[in-house]
Amino acid sequence: MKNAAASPDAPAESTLPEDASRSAGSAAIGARLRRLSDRIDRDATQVYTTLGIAFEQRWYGPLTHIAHSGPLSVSDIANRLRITHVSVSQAVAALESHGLVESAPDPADGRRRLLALTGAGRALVDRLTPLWAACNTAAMELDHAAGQVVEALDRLEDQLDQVSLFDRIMEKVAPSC
Amino acid sequence: MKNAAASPDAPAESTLPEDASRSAGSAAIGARLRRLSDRIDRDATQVYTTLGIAFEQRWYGPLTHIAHSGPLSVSDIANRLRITHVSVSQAVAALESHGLVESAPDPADGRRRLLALTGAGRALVDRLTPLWAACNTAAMELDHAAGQVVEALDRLEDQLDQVSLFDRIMEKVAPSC
DNA sequence: CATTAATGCGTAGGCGCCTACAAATATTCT
DNA sequence: AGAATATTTGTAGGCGCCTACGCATTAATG
Repeated sequence: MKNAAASPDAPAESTLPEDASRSAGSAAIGARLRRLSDRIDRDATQVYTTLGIAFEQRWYGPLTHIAHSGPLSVSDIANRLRITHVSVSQAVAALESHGLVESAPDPADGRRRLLALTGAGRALVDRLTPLWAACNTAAMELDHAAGQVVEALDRLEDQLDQVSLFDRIMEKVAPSC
Repeated sequence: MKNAAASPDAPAESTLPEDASRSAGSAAIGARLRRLSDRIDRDATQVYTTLGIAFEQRWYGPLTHIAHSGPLSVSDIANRLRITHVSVSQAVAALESHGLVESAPDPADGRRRLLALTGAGRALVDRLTPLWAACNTAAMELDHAAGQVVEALDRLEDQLDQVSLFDRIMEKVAPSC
């Protein structure tokens, strides 16, 4: 799977200021986070395709929230997941077109669309719940084996909430430019 | 910047099996890594736009490698960065169209294109080198403040190289399906 | 050598997320 | 009430990466 993972292919041709794929540079750290997230998303997707289940990774957040927290609007879900309403809107459109979710205008607020599971949606959630549990267990064991990566991500997020990377960089670059 | 970061908006309506934006679930961990990488990429991009420099984040890897390791082919760079040749090809096409890089067919192998900096490319690299240093310093200080996140990512990557997340999940799900 | 395989590269299109913008409905303020 | 403002949702298009595929060139076979 994937392009490399553990290819025995050491660069080491010249004295680069960094190891390219493994360094703490700001460009590199972003790229590493992205690679890792792609890798995880891809493996999760592969689980569904291997089991022959028509399910997309990005449906998980909206679908589980609708399943657990009754009718929700697009922006409700977006706030809970901390992603934009646009992403939710698109995921929900897919869920609706697959007959897993249906919507009705909120009687109390004509702008809102209240989303709820259909019978098929409920059935799919029930069917996938044990699989999701397996995924979560595997992920938590992986996290433990890797030494609490998630906690490290929490700390990183907290740090960035306090002072953004932009501010951190501009502080250092201000004198020279 | 961004959609949320630290919005005072606690879900907590029902007993969800997870905190949605902060959990170790496999779907969630992928999403969190992605959010974080987006956030970092975005801040880095904003640095360039704020300073009025025409530079895109994805150029960094190819450009610095070409700058430091003489003429390289597309796949050389891809191997070093551990991304696909397609990404490199696209980035390099942009670099060429901006006059920062030029290519010549490899005399020893007609399939390969050897990429080198133009004068403008060299000038840009020289101009951006102190900025990149600032970025790297900021990133390393951030990493330190957050308690060695990069080391945690290293460990995560190592664990995944040993046993993929796919295998970890399928192990757990095999009995029930 | 003449095939067959392998390699290097590029194009098309997808993924999950994003910003920018526009339309509809609610709310707030004279 | 009427106008200005805020909120909810959707569409268009971008970002950085990816897979699938086709084409050209080189290397490995019988």
